[in-house]
Amino acid sequence: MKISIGIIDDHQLFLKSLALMLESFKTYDVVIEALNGQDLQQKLTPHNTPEMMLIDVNMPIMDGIATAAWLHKNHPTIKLVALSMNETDDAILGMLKAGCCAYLLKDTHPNTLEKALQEIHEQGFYNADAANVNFRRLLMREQEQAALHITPKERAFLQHACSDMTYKQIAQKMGITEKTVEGYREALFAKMHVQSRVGLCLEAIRKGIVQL
Amino acid sequence: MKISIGIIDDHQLFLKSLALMLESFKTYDVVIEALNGQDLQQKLTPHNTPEMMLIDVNMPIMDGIATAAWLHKNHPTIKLVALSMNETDDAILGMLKAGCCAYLLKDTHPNTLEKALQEIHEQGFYNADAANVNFRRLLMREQEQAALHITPKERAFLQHACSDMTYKQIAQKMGITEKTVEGYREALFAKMHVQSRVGLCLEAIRKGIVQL
DNA sequence: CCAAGAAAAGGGATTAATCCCCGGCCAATC
DNA sequence: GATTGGCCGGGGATTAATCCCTTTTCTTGG
Repeated sequence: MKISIGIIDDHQLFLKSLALMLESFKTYDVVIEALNGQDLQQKLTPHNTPEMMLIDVNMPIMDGIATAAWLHKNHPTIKLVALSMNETDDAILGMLKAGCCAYLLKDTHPNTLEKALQEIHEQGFYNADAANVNFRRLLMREQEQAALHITPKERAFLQHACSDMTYKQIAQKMGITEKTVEGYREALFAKMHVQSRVGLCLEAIRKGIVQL
Repeated sequence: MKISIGIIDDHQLFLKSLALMLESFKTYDVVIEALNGQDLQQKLTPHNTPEMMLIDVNMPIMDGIATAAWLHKNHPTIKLVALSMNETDDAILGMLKAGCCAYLLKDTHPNTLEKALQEIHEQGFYNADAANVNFRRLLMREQEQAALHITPKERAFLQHACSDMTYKQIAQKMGITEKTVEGYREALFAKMHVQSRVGLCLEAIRKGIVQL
C-alpha cells in the first residue's frame, strides 16, 4: 500500500518535478498538487485526503503558515511537512507552531528527503539540522515579538513611515491629524528602542513588519 | 539522438527532480548536475559538454550571472537558458546580457518548459512573456544604474546613514565635518531621486547598495 | 449609565534635517 | 599649464522631526 501525499508549491516546475521524484521513490502516491493554500482548499475533498502534505513556505495568496494552520485545524490527521529554501528563524518557528512536524530545506538531497518522509510517516516527526538550530533562541525572539504588541493602526503607520513621505503627507494619506501620527511615532520609538524615523524604518524591515 | 543538457541549481531537491523531469521528456539526456558555477567548472570536461544549460540565477559562491558569463566566454557553443523564480528587471537583464538566449520562470508549466527548450534547441532563442516585458524600460534602468556612479566615500556615508545615528554622530564616526556629510547627502538625494533620509535609506536597501 | 483607559488631537519648544550658495584643496587627465 | 572632478568646509534660512504635557473624544467593561 502506497503512502498518499500532497504537495503545495507555487512554482509549477518544482511542484511537478517534485511529484515526479516522489513517485520515483515507489512508495508514494501524489494525490494532490496545489499552487497555494486557496488552490488546495478546492482540491482537498473527503474522497481525496492524503496522509502527508509537503508545504512550501513562500507562496502568494495564501502562504505556507496560513495553509499549515488551516490544515492543522481542519484536517489534523494529515502529517504536515514544511518545505522552504530559506531558513529564517521566523519562518521555521511559524511553520512548526502552525502544526508542521518537520522543516526541510529545498537544498537537501533527495535521499535525505526520502529518509525524512519515511521517518515522519512512521514516527510522526523528523529532526533535521535546520530545525534543531538553537530552538531556545527562536523562542526568545518569539517572546520578544509578542512583547512588541503593535496595534493595527501603528502597523499601518509603520508601512507609510517606510517611504519618502513626510509626516504631514502620511497624516493626509491616513486621514488623521499630524498630531495623531506623532502619537504613533512616539509609541513605536519606545517599543522598538529607536530614536529616529530612520532607525524605526530599519528595525521594521529587519523584524519583517514592513516589506520592501 | 537525445539532446544533452546540463542543470545548475543550488537547491538539490529542485536540481534532482528537474533532472528527473527532463529525462521523462524522453528527448533529453542530463549529463551535468551542478550546485553552482564553481561546481560546474569542475564537472565540465571536454568529454562531457552538453548542448544546452539551464542556469539558476540565485546561487551562493558563483551566481547565475557570473556562471552564464563564464560559460558564454569559454563555451560559446552551449545554449544558455536562465531559470529563476523572481522576475526582477535586474536579474533578467543581467542574465540576458551575460549571454542567455532565454529567461524562464520556475513557476512555468512543465509543458511550457518542454516547448521552450525545443524551440531554443531548434531556433536558438525563445521569447517568454517574462523576457518580453518592456525591454526598453530595462535598458533605460540599465543606463540609469550606470549613471548612478556612487563614489566610495558616498557609499561609506550611505552605510552609516542607514542607522539610528544623527548626522552629527555620523560625521564624528567618519572623522569629517557635519557640512561634508551634508554634501554627500545632497549628492545622493539628487542621484537617487529622493527628498528625505528615509527615502534614501530605503532606496539604498532596495538597490542592494546597503545590506541590512 | 458611568468610569477607566485607550485613541486622537493640540500647544509649545527644541533640535535635526533639508536646501541653496559659496570657496579652497588636491589629484588625475588632457 | 589648464581643466575637470572628487573631497572638504562654511553661512544662513526654512522646514521637518522630536519631545513633553495636556485635553478631548471614543470605547468598553462593570
